[in-house]
Amino acid sequence: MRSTRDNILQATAELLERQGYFATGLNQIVEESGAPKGSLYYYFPDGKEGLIAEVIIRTGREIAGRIRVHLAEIEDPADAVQSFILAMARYIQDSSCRGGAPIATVALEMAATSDRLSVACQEAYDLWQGAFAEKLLTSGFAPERAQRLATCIISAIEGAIILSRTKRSAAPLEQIAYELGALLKATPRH
Amino acid sequence: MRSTRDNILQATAELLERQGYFATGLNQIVEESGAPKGSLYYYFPDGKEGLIAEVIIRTGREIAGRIRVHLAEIEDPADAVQSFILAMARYIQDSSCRGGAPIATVALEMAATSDRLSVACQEAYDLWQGAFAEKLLTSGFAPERAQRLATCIISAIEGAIILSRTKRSAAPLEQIAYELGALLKATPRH
DNA sequence: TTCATTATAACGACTGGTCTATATAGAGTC
DNA sequence: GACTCTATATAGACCAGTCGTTATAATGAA
Repeated sequence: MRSTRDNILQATAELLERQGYFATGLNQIVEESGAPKGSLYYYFPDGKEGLIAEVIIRTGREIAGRIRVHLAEIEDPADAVQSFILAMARYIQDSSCRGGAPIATVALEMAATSDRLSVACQEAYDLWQGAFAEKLLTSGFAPERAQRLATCIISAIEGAIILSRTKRSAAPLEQIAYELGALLKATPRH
Repeated sequence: MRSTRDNILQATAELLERQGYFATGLNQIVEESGAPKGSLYYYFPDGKEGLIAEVIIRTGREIAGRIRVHLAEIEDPADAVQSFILAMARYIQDSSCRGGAPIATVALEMAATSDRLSVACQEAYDLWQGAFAEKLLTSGFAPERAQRLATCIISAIEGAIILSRTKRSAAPLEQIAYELGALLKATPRH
């Protein structure tokens, strides 16, 4: 049995992924999690911002771990990246093209407004970039190139998720999977 | 002297680019535009959703035009794309890393909720993709490849803008400019 | 008793949206 | 020109409802 606190965190994470910061109300979180409303401010005395900051940080770290695991399973870096993005495409299709960007919406909504959330989103993106860069580094890419490519990969994924959700089709993700694979294969590693 | 209706549209466009759908209130639009509140529902009887749908459509078309103009100025497709993205990076830096994604935020917030806004965002992205694809086509890229690359370019740009706004630095955009240039130069066009 | 947790209700601020009254401007008629 | 008539546009008070937040009371186990 999960604790009340964990129930709140998980319900918030799910709502956040689909709706973003503003569309997700505390009442909805209470309702969805089944947690008593009184508990919300008991466990999260900083209110909505504190709760969501913690969700962002947790989600960011969890996904960074998933990226690392996935990339470690395939040796060739181009194949590994391509495979990860295609897995992502499947996940998005399974969510009826409504999920897949747990950080992006909040980042766009709040990065200029809340320092706390801005920092949380930043940490998430830095962790993801580090995971990709590390894989490229150990595959023989030069350090700056690995960093640049990691930025490019994350950017393309986040952008393609926006397109996929808007068009309600996983095609954009599949297309960038193909092209990023080509980019990693066709260009020299240094 | 701009008309009241145009004042409302422009103020909404500016607010939308920085804040997204939910954070932009009608009262704020009224205040920022200097227009009387009574005029808002006179010109936009469909309310907030209708007003913002029109802003999205207008903005999408205007930017599509800017893409076309910019790409037409440089013959080599890789150089043209790279130059456009670097111009974008400058624009974002000039906005203190707060602007640059007039569609993305709304797309993420509302694509699953409002069909009307979803369609509007879709049209914008399709126009942009068409502008890039056309340039690649006339440069000798095969049709499907041109489409795929156009998706990849737009995805990378939108994603890099998220990163740039979150990190408050234009570096991500500059990095993808470099890598997309490499992708277009290093791979065969068919 | 003690303490962590949950319940309840209310707060003030704000939201998008509606309403009615008023002002303005131009056309047509005398 | 002066007059009405009419559609367009402005003005802002007002509504019901929701938001995040808080204060306080009740509960229950150790």
